[in-house]
Amino acid sequence: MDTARRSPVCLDLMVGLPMVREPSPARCAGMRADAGIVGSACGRAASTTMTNGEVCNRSTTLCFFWLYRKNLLLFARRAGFDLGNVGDFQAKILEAKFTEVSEENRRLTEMIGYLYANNQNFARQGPEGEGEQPASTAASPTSPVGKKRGRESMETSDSGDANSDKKINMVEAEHVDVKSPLSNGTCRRIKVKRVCTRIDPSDTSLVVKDGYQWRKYGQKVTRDNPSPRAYFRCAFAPSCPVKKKVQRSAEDSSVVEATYEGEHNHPRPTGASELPSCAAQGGGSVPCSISINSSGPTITLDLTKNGGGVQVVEAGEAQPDLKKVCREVASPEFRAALVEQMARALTGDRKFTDALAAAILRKLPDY
DNA sequence: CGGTTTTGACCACGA
DNA sequence: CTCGTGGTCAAAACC
Repeated sequence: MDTARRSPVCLDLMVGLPMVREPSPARCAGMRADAGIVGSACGRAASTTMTNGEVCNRSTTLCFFWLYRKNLLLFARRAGFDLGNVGDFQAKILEAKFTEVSEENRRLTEMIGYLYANNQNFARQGPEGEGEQPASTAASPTSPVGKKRGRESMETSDSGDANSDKKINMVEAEHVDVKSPLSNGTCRRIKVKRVCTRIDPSDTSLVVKDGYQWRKYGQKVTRDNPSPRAYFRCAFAPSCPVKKKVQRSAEDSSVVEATYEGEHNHPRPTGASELPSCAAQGGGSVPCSISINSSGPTITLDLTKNGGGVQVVEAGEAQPDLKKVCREVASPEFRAALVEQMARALTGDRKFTDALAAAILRKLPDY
């Protein structure tokens, strides 16, 4: 886990921050005495999230789960119910679950570390001062240079071995960040993504189906390619800054290269199903997915995937910041969904409900 | 009639 | 300043 420790990548969503991040020993002991269900989960959660910086996605849910049970048990105990050793039993269940989650977290962290290391290697190979750009301008002596042309050469010059290798597939995609100067002198990162799609050579429409709606606003024949280049803007939202250039490959006329600049500031239009793999991942929001961009690679936790889908893409300016993520996580809707999920899990836990029912029944004769 | 596409003209930029 | 090039605009044509 050395790689992950060096990596700035952190998946800790800080869900339920007060009780998850810093459960003091005294507090843990208090919980154990109170409800008797904490077991070792509390201490292990603290060590995994705090000292190792390990992935904490489902474990946070577990902590919510634990808190919910704890409150129930506390309530029952205060109401005078004798819960016996329910807590110890639940602690064992929780511990087993937590061991499973910890193992999953370890695998995810390894994967993220690997991806981050690859990202760093890729950045190091770029020219000085443009850390995240691939070495493209210098590698293409015949390509034009300059601001616009420099960007253009970056987009097209990598049609070498790796590219041709990719072109065996129907779709290829790559992500490149381009720094574009702003009026105030600062640089802003624009996400540039290129997707190659193999189409029918007789099809001259230059249409690349990617799930979004585009409006063509220009066409130009460029110097280094006899095929015309078509310029598109996103037509779904007038304020959407995304542009797309589509041009047939100079080497293979059956391949069209679509270059996307910027990120969509709106959800993907509904009914968009024919998406060429990651071409559609740009900025479209996926329900129940969270993107974190804190000066490092963007981590997407797809909560719709069982087991927590984790995806790393490069940092983009349009990604929501950590505060926004925390706000989303702290929102009543998110918490309500969590509580509902936990309640469902609780009611589905036969042993727990049986023990609780037994405790309640034991108390009934008193009334 | 409104939205989209086409296409020539124009602009910005670097050499 | 001129030239070449890529990118964009906008009127006309089209659907």
